[in-house]
Amino acid sequence: MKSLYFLVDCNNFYVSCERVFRPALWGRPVVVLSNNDGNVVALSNEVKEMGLPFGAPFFEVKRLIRKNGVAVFSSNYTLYGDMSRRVMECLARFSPEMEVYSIDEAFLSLRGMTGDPAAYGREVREAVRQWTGIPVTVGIAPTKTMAKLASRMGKKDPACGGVFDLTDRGRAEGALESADAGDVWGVGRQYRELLRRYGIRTARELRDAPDAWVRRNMTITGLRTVWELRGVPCIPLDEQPAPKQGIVSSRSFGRPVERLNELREAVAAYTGRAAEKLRAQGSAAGSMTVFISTNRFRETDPQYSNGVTCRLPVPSAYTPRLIQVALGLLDRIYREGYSYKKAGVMLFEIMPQGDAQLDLFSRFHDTDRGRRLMRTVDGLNRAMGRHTLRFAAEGIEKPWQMRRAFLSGRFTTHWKEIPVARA
DNA sequence: TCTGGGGTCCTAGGACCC
DNA sequence: TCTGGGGTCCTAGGACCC
Repeated sequence: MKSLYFLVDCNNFYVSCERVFRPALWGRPVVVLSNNDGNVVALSNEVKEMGLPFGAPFFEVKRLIRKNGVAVFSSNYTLYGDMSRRVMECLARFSPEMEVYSIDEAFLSLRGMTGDPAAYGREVREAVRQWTGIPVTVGIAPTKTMAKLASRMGKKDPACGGVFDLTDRGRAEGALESADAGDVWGVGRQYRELLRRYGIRTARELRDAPDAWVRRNMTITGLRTVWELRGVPCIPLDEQPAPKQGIVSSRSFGRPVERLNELREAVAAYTGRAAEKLRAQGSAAGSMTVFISTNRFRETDPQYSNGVTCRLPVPSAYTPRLIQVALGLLDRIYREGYSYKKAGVMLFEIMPQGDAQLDLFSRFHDTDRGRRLMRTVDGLNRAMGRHTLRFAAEGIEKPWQMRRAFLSGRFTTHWKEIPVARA
């Protein structure tokens, strides 16, 4: 059966999520900021046209933004996560084989389909728009890498109506010719420069590069990419992503933190979040790292950053236990006299909860009671909203919490914040 | 004053095993 | 003076993705 992939990519996803609930902003310039209102991480087309770069620190471009009447939002992951779930549910109806690739992208496999792929692509696009309000671009090609390229080209070409089909040989050739090698999925900045030095500038030149050279300079991963550009599928659809091997929870603080007590609250809160992610995939962690750092951008301030790892006596997913260990680690690396800007917790040696090797002499096994307690806590938080139940160690006031000055509502996940329409 | 937060895979080299 | 032939595991570093 001939392979055929759709890559469905939401247009300016975070911006679109905000616009769904503020329809007056369609056609107007909009940006969304990263956590802590740090950088610009999503731009509407109008803003892209102004030449504002992705990732610019907000404080540097604030004036420009204000001058041009750009609407600004803090990132609202509660909203984006839920909107993403709705988009994916809609897409799942169009193919039995789907890979949710990121919060705003999914691959559909339509191998063996009969009929016009582009027409089907338009159906997909229309359904998502109607059911969720989110505009998407559909890239269509025989390999995932080519489908990514197709959707990228589709976004640059308003005339295509959001569906870009590269199944035709001639069109594919033209697309590869016009695309920069750096636009290819799997080619980042370093490889782009390397390719440039060897005179490879376009995606077509990359496709035609000799296998041996690619293998030597870009590893087996690069060779797969090149073959995919030739139309040979090498990157299979990953329908059920493996459980994570590492889980990280870290944040910058809304303001500098100096006191150990406040750091402890933050670390406890991040540990709680990491443990939630751990349990959500049914795992336990065998080791843990805690790290803290000062603000590296304030070069004149005294700098300190440190991290420490320990192995747990027995793998665990029990929040109180993990918090206890994390705070012990924090005490070991904390130094007085610094302004801390960031802290984080990482969990490793992750395994299915039932597989953990027990220790005959340890007092720290996760008991059945403990597991039931965590299930109850997670269940309540799922049903009633995150943070409904939390651990006292996380603190109450949380003065270290991130800045989110332009936060929109939790329109789809919180009863009190459901939008009201007046007719 | 203000600068994000997650992840994955691959390779080379060294330690160690029989 | 002579010094095999496999294999695994771990780590650090480098590349990439959103």
